[in-house]
Amino acid sequence: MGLKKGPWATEEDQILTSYIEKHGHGNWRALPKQAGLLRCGKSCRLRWINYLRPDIKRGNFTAEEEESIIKLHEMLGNRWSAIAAKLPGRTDNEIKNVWHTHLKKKLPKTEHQQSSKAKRASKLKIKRSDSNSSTITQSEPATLCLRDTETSSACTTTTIATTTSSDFTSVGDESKNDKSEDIESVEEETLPEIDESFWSEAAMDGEIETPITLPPSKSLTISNEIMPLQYPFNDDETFQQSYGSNSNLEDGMDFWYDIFIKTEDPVDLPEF
DNA sequence: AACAATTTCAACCGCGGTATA
DNA sequence: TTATACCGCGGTTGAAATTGT
Repeated sequence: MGLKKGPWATEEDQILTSYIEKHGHGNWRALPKQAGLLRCGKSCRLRWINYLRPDIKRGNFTAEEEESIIKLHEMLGNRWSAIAAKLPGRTDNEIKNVWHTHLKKKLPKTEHQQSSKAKRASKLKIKRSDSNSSTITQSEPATLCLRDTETSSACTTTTIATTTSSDFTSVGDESKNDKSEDIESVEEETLPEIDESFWSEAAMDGEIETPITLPPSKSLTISNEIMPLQYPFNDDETFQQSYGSNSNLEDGMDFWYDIFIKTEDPVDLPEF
């Protein structure tokens, strides 16, 4: 109520800077009142972080910085704060703007689309065709269907023909180390080289399924503990199960996996 | 020179996660 | 255990600047 919005005046900048230099910014919400600013704490924080703090680097991005952003975006997706952490003096907001206004245009279309692979790969689904089993043994052929959970469009499909473990291991909320290995195996080893057709509209609409094969050394387990998360089931003809997991990988990278398994042969599901 | 269209980027908004009572 | 406050992040907005006609 009665708080100022919009661009900051030089006078406001001076008040904020001098207050933080003297007292720090322990509590952003209380800061504007104590400093005598008619701004909300959120606005003060943003102004300080994105413009006023002394370690901000000014000026255009260098070619090296731009190259770093492109590479980091390829790895991390739109995780601007994580990208900014690798570029001293640059803010997430600034990097986000540079990406949308300059860098995105520089990339060839296919490269740009593939740069969102990290985002797509972070959301997978396993679909299974029957409704009676939670344990899929190595003898049972199953299909791993990777889907973009935001658009519900199929990305790719893999037939799980061989595995060395008796169960498939999925991504549960427990056992982060095991989970990380599985996630990495899916991302780095099971995703095939992607050609143009992968990103075609037909593929996105689920009309094209690209078979890929899991390495024999990798396994997938469906944990009973996360079964309750699978309700409610979808109403469509194919029985679907969704497995969610938030996993901390290296450097605090977070991934969500929603996985569907579609089996070719009926398998037993436990009671929920 | 005047106007329209486009681009840029600082700031806002809403959401989710975490801390604290 | 629950409610509330706060913080930080990513998406979006819109005014200002730039470019095109």
